[in-house]
Amino acid sequence: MDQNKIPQATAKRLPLYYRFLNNLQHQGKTRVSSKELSDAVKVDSATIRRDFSYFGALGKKGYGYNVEYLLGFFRKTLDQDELTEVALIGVGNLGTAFLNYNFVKNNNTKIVMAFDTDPEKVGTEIGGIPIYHIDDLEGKISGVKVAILTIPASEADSVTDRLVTKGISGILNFTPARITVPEHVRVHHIDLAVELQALVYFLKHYPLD
Amino acid sequence: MDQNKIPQATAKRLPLYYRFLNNLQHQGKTRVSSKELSDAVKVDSATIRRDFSYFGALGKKGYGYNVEYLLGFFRKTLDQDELTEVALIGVGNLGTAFLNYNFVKNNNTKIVMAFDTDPEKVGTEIGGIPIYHIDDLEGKISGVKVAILTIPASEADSVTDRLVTKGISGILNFTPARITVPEHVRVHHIDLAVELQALVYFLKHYPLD
DNA sequence: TATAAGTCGTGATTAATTTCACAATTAAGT
DNA sequence: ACTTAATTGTGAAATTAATCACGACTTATA
Ligand SMILES: NC(=O)c1ccc[n+]([C@@H]2O[C@H](COP(=O)([O-])OP(=O)(O)OC[C@H]3O[C@@H](n4cnc5c(N)ncnc54)[C@H](O)[C@@H]3O)[C@@H](O)[C@H]2O)c1
Ligand SMILES: NC(=O)c1ccc[n+]([C@@H]2O[C@H](COP(=O)([O-])OP(=O)(O)OC[C@H]3O[C@@H](n4cnc5c(N)ncnc54)[C@H](O)[C@@H]3O)[C@@H](O)[C@H]2O)c1
Repeated sequence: MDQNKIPQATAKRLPLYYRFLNNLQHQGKTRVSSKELSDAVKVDSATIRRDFSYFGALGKKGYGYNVEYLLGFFRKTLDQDELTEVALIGVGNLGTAFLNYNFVKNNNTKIVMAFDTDPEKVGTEIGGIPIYHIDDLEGKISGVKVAILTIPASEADSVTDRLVTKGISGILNFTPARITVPEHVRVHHIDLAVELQALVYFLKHYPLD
Repeated sequence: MDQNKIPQATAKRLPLYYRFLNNLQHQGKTRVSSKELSDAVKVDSATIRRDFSYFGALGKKGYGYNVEYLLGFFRKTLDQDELTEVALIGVGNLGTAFLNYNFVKNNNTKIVMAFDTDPEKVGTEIGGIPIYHIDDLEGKISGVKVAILTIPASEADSVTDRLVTKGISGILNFTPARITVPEHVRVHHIDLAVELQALVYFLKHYPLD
C-alpha cells in the first residue's frame, strides 16, 4: 500500500486540507499559497508545505499551488471516488444526530445501516437509513468494514467482539469504554467528556499569555 | 497557576485516568499498578508512570498506586470540586444530543443554558436546560466562560465574535469552520467528518501488521 | 531585459513525546 | 530473617513532529 512514510500527524490533516481546497474551488479560486491555507486551517505554513512535500513537489516556487491540480491530487490520495460504507451501532442521542447528518457534505463515507435494541426504533428509518435489531448484526453487516459505536459503555465490549468476529477493520468509538481489539483492527476513540474536561483543565492551568 | 511544566499530551490524558480511577474505586479496588491501568486505558504503562511522575512520587515501588490517594490527588488537580458552567450554541442534531447527555456522569462541567434561532425551540427546555434566542446571548451569558459550538459552519465566525466580545475563554468547536479568535481564547476543534475520513485513510494506507 | 516581490521545497534544528531498561524499593511467602 | 516477585520513578535513547531559514525559482512590472 502506498507509502507508509507519511507521518500520522500529516495523515490526520489531509481531510482538512481537502475540504478547504474544495471550498476554494467552489469560490472559483485557481491558486493558493501555503500562507493563505495556513490562515484558513490554522496550521503553520511550514507544516503545510512539509505535509504536501511528502507527496512530491505539488506547487510552484514563487507561485503557490494550483487549486484544481492539488484538489485532484488529494481526491485520489484520499480515495474520494470510492465509497466506504459505515454501520452505526446505537441509535440514541448521538447516533440519531449522526444518522441525520450522515457526513454527506464532503465525504467518501456513508452510513448505510444502523443497529439498536429498542423495539420502537428497530424497523424504522432515519434519514433513509434502515435500523435493524442488533441480533441481526451478523446477517446484515457483511462487507461493511467500518463501524461507529454510540451505545452505552457497558455494551461496548460485547458488541465490539461481535463486530471483530464479522471482520470489521475500523471502529470510531464514542463510548467512554476503551475497547480491546486484535492488532489488525484500528480503533479511534473520540471521548467527548474527556475533550470537554481537557479544555477546562487547559483554561485553568495554561493561561494564554 | 500550578505548573506549566506538565506536557500537553499528559494533560489531555488526565481526565481519562481520573474516570478510570473512579470506576476502580466503585469496584472497591484499593490498589492498582501502572500495568493494570495501561490495559484498561490503552496507554503504555511507562507513559502512565511518566505522566504521574510530573506530579511527584504518587506511588510506591513494588506496590503500585493507592486508588483512594491517587483519586483524591487528581480530584484536586482536575478541580473536580468546582463546577464550570458551559453554554451550548445551536440546538440541532448534535446540540440536542449534548443537552440530553449533559456530561453528568463524571464531570465538573455542566451545560447551564443553550441558544438557538429557531422560534420553535426558543423558550423550551431540553433536559431541564433553558433555550434562549441567540439575540439574548449578550444578556444571558455573563459569567459563563466555556461554550460548545454546534451551529452551521456559516454562522461560526459571527457567533464566535460575539462570544469573544462577551469574554468567553474556551470554545469546543464542532463546526467544520476553523474559527479565528484572539490569543487569550482557547479553541479545541472536534471535527467529526475529518475523524471519520482519517480513520478510513488509515485503514487503506496503514495496514496493521 | 532587469528588477522586485512572492513562494516553494527542504536541510538543519529544535521541540515534544514516547519508550526502554534498570536500580531501588516494597510486599508477601516461607 | 531471607528470598522472590512485583512495581515504581527516571536517566537515557529513540521516535515523531514542528519550526526556522534560505536558495532556487516564478511571476509581474517597468
Ligand atoms: N450524547 C452525548 O452527548 C455523549 C457525550 C459523550 C459520550 N457519549 C457516549 O456515547 C454513547 C452513546 O450516548 P447516547 O447519549 O447516544 O446514549 P443513548 O442512551 O441515548 O443511546 C444509546 C442507544 O444504544 C442502544 N443500545 C443499547 N444497547 C445496545 C446494544 N447492545 N446494541 C445496539 N444498540 C444498543 C439504546 O437502545 C440506545 O438507543 C454512550 O456511551 C455515551 O457515554 C455520549
Ligand atoms: N450532526 C452531526 O453528526 C455532525 C457531524 C459533523 C459535524 N457537524 C457539525 O456540527 C454543527 C451542527 O450540526 P447539526 O447536525 O447539529 O446541525 P443542525 O442544522 O441540526 O443544527 C444547527 C442548529 O443551529 C441553529 N442555528 C442556526 N444559526 C444559528 C445562530 N446564528 N445562532 C444560534 N443557533 C443557530 C439552528 O436553528 C439549528 O437548530 C454543524 O456545523 C455541522 O457541520 C455535525
